[in-house]
Amino acid sequence: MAREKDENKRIAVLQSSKLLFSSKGFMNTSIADIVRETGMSVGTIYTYFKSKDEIVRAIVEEGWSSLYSRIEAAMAGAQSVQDKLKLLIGGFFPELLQDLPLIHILLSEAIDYTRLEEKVERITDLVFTLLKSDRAGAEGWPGVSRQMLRTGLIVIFLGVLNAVKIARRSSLGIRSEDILGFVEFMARGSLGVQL
Amino acid sequence: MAREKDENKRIAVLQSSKLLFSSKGFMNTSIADIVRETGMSVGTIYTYFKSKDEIVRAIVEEGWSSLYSRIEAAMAGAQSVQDKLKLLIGGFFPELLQDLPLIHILLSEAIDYTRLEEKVERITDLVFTLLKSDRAGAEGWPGVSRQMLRTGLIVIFLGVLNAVKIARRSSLGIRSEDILGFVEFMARGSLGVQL
Amino acid sequence: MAREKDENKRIAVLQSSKLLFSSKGFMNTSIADIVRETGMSVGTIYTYFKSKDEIVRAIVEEGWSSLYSRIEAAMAGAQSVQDKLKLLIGGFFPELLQDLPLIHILLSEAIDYTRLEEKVERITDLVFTLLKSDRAGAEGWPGVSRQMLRTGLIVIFLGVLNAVKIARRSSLGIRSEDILGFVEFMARGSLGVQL
Amino acid sequence: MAREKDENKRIAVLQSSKLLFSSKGFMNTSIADIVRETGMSVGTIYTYFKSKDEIVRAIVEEGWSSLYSRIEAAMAGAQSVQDKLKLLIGGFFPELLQDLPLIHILLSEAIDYTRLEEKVERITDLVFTLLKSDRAGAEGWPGVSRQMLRTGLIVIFLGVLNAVKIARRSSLGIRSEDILGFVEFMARGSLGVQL
DNA sequence: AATGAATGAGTCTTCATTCAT
DNA sequence: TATGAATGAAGACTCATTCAT
Repeated sequence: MAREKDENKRIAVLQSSKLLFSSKGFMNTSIADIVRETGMSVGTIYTYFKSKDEIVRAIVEEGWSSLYSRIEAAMAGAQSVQDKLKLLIGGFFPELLQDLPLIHILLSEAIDYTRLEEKVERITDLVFTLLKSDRAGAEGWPGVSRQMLRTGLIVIFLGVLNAVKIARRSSLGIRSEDILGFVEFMARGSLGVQL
Repeated sequence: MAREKDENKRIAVLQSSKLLFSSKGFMNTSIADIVRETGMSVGTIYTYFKSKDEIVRAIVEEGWSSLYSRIEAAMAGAQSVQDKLKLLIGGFFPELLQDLPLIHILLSEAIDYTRLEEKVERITDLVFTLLKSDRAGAEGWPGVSRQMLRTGLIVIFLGVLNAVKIARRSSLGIRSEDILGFVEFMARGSLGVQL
Repeated sequence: MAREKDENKRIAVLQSSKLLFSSKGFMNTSIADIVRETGMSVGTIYTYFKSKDEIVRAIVEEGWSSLYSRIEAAMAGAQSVQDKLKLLIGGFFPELLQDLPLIHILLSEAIDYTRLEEKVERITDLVFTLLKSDRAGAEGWPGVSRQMLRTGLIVIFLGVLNAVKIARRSSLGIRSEDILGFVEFMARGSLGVQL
Repeated sequence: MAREKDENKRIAVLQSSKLLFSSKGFMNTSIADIVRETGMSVGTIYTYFKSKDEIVRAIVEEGWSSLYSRIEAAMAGAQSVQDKLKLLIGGFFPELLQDLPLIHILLSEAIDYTRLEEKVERITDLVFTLLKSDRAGAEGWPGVSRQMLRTGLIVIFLGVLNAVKIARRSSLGIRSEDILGFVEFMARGSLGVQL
């Protein structure tokens, strides 16, 4: 009856659903599955969420913004652009990569409720801005237009997510360290950014 | 004799389904949709395909292998490793990127019938092998293990596909040229490969 | 709390289905028929039964065991073997013969869900045992092996069921009294058992 | 094109269908099954039979009447009523029991096309008539009305068929010899007929 | 607020039959 | 006559959502 109790239920639904959606897929997860997993009744689930769609949306939106606001807070304390970039690569990314279920859902077919584009734009914009100010006043990178760089960041970001997603299925061992290592290698070699 | 099985019909089913699957998703496309789109009867669809799954599988497998065998043929005629790499980046990739519906399906939740991992492994293996022989006898790339390189190629490949997939939805203009341009920029800057 | 699962509905489904199955046959009865007959919705039927098979199984199993346990209870109170036999012939049989729909289903093609063999074996075993103890220590019946007697009981039992089943269709009037009368006549004449 | 060739095809369809119907049941056998089994085309099957129903009907009708006319011919040559009865029990019955597939179909759910009642009536009438003339002018059997006797014969006949049908499924060994042996035992003991 | 039975549109698939070749 | 592709009604079952209790 108290608000706290309610909030706990909401979170429980979110957690169970997240796991289910990420492992079986959104469409292959039924409300009945969530009921089974949470131990709640159908009705209860519908008092916390208007629909199944609503649940994915909440998982993604809340998962993402929690991650995002944490990194923003951390970056606010950073002095140099370099430090900020380091925080991103060393903080945000690894944390995101940790959250496999979120990644799965983000890339899933339920993309309509997921608005991946928005997230991609926001995060790559951030990196883009940082990179630009790192080279403020300077020449940028020869042969690379702004648009191309921006696009490149999107490629890398999505590539990382997708590689992590696929890692489990692939027989070739894809490891997070290698993924991040490669990103750093690229950043250094191509953009001259030391992370 | 009776009417012969009509290859054109098979292809029509494949084409309609491809468009439907790629725009609405595999699970959100019903056989009824395909019936409507092709103008055929349910029964006819089932004389050409054993099941709905079978249809995606055919779309992906045939789409991919046609692409792949074309590039193999082209590469067979190439002399140097450099040329082969160029063919890949300048031939296979752009062609693949053209086939948006295929990319959508490849990355979709119907991944079980799609075996994306296999395709990723095969194509990145190819690139990996080429890169290695480009540096045959030499030192490779300092600070980059083989595994990391391999993983990196996967990241790039998947990133490219996903960026293309998202392009339509994103308001920021993602263009194929930029994507490829960036890949080349990376290849040059980080791997020292001129494409 | 929500509405409770309503035993009456379960029974209503069972009753309607029993009639439908027995008159049109199991395979020729569709869930839609049951829906029409019960006035319930498809979904409701499926909240009470997992599948169509489940429905026949329940009809047969519950119908049979109710019959069987009633006769067992009655026979428990009987003193002599003679009395027990009389109860069987005069109690169980007539009651079973009353339940035409059950007989129809029991003999129907849905035999896989029906396990008629089991029922036949059980009931004929019972009779067999009674007959044996009726003649305990004595010579049995000359020229009739145990196996033959057992088989004979099966023949009679199945014959009775089938005759009842066919009665409705046959223009020659087959009446239950005659069927039972004949069985008694046989029992007396061939086995020397007075019923 | 010659008539002979056609008749062979007709028979082939009948034979294959008989086996299929008897083992899988009428409803569970598809025209496609028959096509597979006969090696003919759907169209061809439909030039010999107007419908699936038609096929069962032909199987039953032709199977039965061939059996029946053979026994009639044999009985025509018999002198005494006794001999005729012996021919029935020793000739017709065993032959019928041999034809398991026919029995299965006769008792199957496709009973609508099968007209089992007719066959039952005809054969039991025959036996009834013979029994009557065996006792012509005499007292018949005390305590057994004509109707009851007639009904009894039906019971026995159907019981025999059904027992044979069930034999395969039952774990208790039901053997044809025992079935026939029991019938003779009954005939002797209850009706005083020596077979 | 919590419950879970009720609902019925929608899913994929099968199959007897027809008919163009 | 033979063939088998074409047809589409019908089948069993699922599941997000509602609503009586």
